Amino acid sequence: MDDKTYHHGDLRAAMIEKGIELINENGAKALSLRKVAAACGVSHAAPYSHFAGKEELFTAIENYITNKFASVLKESVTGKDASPEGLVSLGCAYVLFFLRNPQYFHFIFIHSNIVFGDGAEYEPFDFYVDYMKQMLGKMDYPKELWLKTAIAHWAMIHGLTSIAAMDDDPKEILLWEERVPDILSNNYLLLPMNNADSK
Amino acid sequence: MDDKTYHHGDLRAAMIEKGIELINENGAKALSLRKVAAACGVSHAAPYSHFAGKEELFTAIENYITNKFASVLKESVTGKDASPEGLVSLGCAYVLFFLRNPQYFHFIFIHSNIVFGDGAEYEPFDFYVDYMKQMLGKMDYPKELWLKTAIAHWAMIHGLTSIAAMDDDPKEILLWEERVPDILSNNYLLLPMNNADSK
DNA sequence: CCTCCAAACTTGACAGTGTAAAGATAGTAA
DNA sequence: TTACTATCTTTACACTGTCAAGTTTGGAGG
Repeated sequence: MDDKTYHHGDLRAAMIEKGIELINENGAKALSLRKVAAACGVSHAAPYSHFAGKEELFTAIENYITNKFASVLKESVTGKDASPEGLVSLGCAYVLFFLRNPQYFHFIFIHSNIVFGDGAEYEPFDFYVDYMKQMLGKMDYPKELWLKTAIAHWAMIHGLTSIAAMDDDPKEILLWEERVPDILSNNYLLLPMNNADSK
Repeated sequence: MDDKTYHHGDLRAAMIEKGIELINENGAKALSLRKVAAACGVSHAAPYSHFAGKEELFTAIENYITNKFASVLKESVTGKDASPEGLVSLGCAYVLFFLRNPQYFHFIFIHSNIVFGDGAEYEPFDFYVDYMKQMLGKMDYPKELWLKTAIAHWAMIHGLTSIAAMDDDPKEILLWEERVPDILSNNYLLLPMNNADSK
């Protein structure tokens, strides 16, 4: 905070915060360890007391953003019981978060080594799939299809996010803000279908 | 090919080919202009006679891969009329291409500035959406829902690809090779539903 | 209070990167 | 042969991540 020479105080936290600032200002691609260090008013090798290297700093930033993201997702369905309407809220929150912070999307899903799927622990993915399973459980939907359905649905959300987040034209952003809820609330894709009699 | 000193012959093509080789060997992240130049047996500044800079070289590599990808997609539905079965083939081809070449996925969808959506021209996206519109046209599906349905479906495919391509565990790859056709052939998500009476 | 240590930070160096400028080479057209 | 021009080399610079060695400083133990 103040201008002590040595012993910044909490350089680790400062690096993460300044890192996020720089991502918002100059984009995810232009981020470098040295720039973050400079933004913290510290020499280029100082971060090595707190991070093993660039990768570890970036992972820390990644976790920071992911936590924000996860809390936004949770907020979007607090109070609501697991329901199709809740799922629309959840899906919209997912897409809109990255639509409004495309730098974060690039940074997380491009830099990162995140592995989705069964074994891996990626909170937003797990939260989404859990919520959907919960919803499907309330309907009499064949249990053996829960996971597949949830994965397919999450994939759609994530794919929409990919398209939306790559557009940085402000007009297109507005278009997506309309289109996403529209698509998600169309029950022919959102809900498990009554003719799901296959298998 | 041979070891002429000056005048490589076709350095531009060689850079693209060697670039792809290096991506396959060392991953998309480790690719650099200088390494490609070295792999071509040429000085590090030689490429500047053929490319304005790194970005232009990478874009050329990107286009090369995208063309391969597009032709794989086309092959997967040649001879077949636009149909749900054809759509399964197309979707599987989409996911499996990147599942087996995850480096390409990282390189294209991470490095690139591709913009999907209406205005942009990204051949695989357009091809996919066109095919789906064609299919929906054969069924008596409300025309005003074509685009939305196609986008939603493509998003699912692309999202599945994202998950699948991030997994480099060989066991997981086999799992996805089973799971993808399974998910895609489940008509509750793949086909437009008969209770699509919304709007 | 003093001492001293370990954590935090700086400085300097190195290899690697992209890029630009200036010079060398060689194929080609006159 | 001569001259031109595209192609390639050489050299240089700024920037990157990382390491090693030195410097500062807060705080614990005497």
